[in-house]
Amino acid sequence: MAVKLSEVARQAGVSLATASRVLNGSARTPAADISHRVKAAAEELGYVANAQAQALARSTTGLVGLVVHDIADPYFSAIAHGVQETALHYRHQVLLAGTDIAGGAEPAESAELAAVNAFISYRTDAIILAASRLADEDPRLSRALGRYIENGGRVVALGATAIPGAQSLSLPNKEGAADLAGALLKQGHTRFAVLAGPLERNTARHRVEGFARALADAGVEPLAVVPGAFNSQGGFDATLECLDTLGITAVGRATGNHARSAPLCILAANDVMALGAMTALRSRGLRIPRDVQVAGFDDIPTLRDHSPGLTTYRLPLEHIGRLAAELALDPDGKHGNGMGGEVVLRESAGAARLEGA
Amino acid sequence: MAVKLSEVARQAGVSLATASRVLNGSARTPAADISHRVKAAAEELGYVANAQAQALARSTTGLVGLVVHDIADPYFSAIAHGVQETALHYRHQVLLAGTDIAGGAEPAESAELAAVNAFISYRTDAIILAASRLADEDPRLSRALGRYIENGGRVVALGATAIPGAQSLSLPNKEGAADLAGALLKQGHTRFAVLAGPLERNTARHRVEGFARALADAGVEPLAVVPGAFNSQGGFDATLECLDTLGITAVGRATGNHARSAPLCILAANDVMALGAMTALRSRGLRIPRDVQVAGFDDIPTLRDHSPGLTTYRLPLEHIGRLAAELALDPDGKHGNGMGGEVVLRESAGAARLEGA
DNA sequence: CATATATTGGAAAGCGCTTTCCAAACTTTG
DNA sequence: CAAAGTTTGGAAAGCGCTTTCCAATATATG
Repeated sequence: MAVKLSEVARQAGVSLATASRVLNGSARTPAADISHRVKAAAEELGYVANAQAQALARSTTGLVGLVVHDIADPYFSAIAHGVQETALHYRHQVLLAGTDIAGGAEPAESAELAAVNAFISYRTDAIILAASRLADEDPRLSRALGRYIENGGRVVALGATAIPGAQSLSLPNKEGAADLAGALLKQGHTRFAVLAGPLERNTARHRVEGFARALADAGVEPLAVVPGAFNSQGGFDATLECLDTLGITAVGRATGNHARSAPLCILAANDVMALGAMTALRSRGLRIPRDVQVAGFDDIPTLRDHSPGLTTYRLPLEHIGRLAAELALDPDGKHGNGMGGEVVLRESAGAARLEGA
Repeated sequence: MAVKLSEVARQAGVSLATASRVLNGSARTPAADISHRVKAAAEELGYVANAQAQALARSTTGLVGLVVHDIADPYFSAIAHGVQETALHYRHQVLLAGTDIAGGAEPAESAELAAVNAFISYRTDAIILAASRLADEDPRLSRALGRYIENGGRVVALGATAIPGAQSLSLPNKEGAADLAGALLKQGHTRFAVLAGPLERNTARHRVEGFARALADAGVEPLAVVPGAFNSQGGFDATLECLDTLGITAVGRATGNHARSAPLCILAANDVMALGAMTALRSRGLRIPRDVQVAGFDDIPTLRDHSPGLTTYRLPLEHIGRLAAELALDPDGKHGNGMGGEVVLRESAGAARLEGA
């Protein structure tokens, strides 16, 4: 239906080969006058190359697949933004899939497997796995990706992965969490609760391990470790559970026993959960940071407009996205595959040195 | 490189045609035993259909293009989430492009035109334009999309569009803004400032028009209308400018002339700007809603965890994404193309009835 | 000026599928 | 049981490009 190269060639009075060489970047460049004629014909007819046909002929698609967990989560959308940027730079289009959406082809398939299979079917030049890896990879996923890699596909995972042949961009989840907890300890905190998120996901587990290690090193035991969903609601729910378990209430605060203990410090496995936690605290009439303190992880860009500012560990998310895409798209690029971060103390926790309990 | 259908066919001892019929949904279904043999062979070899080749042969790609402004903006990521959901339901993959990223093929091309051309090149079955339309459409865009539509492509734009042949999902920007301003007037507000955003974008302009109309109907004139960028920083900057122009300072408040006028109410063209505005107010030591009030537009999901709660006009963003995708992907679907919203009063503005100035 | 060497445009063979015909093998029916 | 109808599998023609050869022409060399 659309105008095709053969029509352009006919209109310009040249062969298909020549037209192709003029319009779609070949090593050989036809003479100037011919070239001009072809371009004019293409312009006049409104020719747009069929990327599918080109993909078939060139056996490279110019596509890169990105699988996130939830594109509406600022963590993933920041990464996606970075991926897009670099993809554009390498003249690639990005195919997006979210694993939080049900309904793969076969019901037994996990959403991630379905997404990866779709990408493989489209023969994307590379696949970026931004959704957190599981403690146990689905063997079907590994097999599918293994074959994909053998066939020349490139796979980049965020965080260490057991998928054979995949590159991984390591994130300082454990170290960052330890640093963050360490910084808080240094500010005098001793009473911690951890909103652990989904422990089957490496991201959550590593962060929790980092928190735990730093606390253990200081001889501190967390008062509670509550697993939950990796989103705002998860943080909210886990926080309420936590408050109930520990018997923390605003009334208790209001009736103010002056010798009361130092405020609880909630360590959330990510910022989104931390924000949910703050909402839960407010719903119970608890003040932040006075009554309870909160820290997150990631430093998602939207934190900028939250008050009180959330103490967190900064990951350069957009840059991570760019780097992942570079790793995926630049076959012989020289780039480290490590990533630095830093503790960011804001008002929500550890901003002021705590007085002794 | 990857295993292809012909290999599966050979392994199963059948023809290409039969293998194709078994594996890739055809009207004709080969006999059970043959079918079983083919499936076994495919499974054993790890066959994954080449979607590019299928696209070429079937002349339909199973792709839908989504162009947003900034995928990291909660407004767009919420819409993208909805689009993805419906796309998956229709067994389509989504190709994502963001117009906030520079670097199209030709420098003269706008990012949106570049994205659309890329989608057309990939022969996506449909294109969803989520980024706000401009007051004046780029004629090259209209031409390209017009041709695309003639060739059987479907185009859905969010908000009215001048692109011939495109469907549009109309959003209650003007009405919603008028309703919101009306609700605020009803609460006793009289002193308004408008953070207008980029007036060349219909979304911003329509909302500002809605605000203006409601105010005019009540005989109120806004104290300031400040254009700016459609993001947090834009809201921040515009707010500071506004405060300086109107001479509003925390000191003025602190020195408390009791007969001072009612608090200024800032109407932002969207929530993200409103959040930036609140940050700006805080940076000047102004309290919300006591000293200055703020209202936004959209009710982005992340508002959930902001405090004070932002008064806004709710647009069902995710649903809008789903509907847009449905419009794009369901050729003979029966669905309205209008969208309702509602005023949501929270603490940031109009929550309590203002006392007379 | 004849021969060797670049340069250039075109014919045709794929890239991996789908789908239209066809012919062969079965079923039905009078 | 023959004639007509119905399934079923396969051969082959595309889908719209790229790219390898080739042949033809233009340029450089002794």
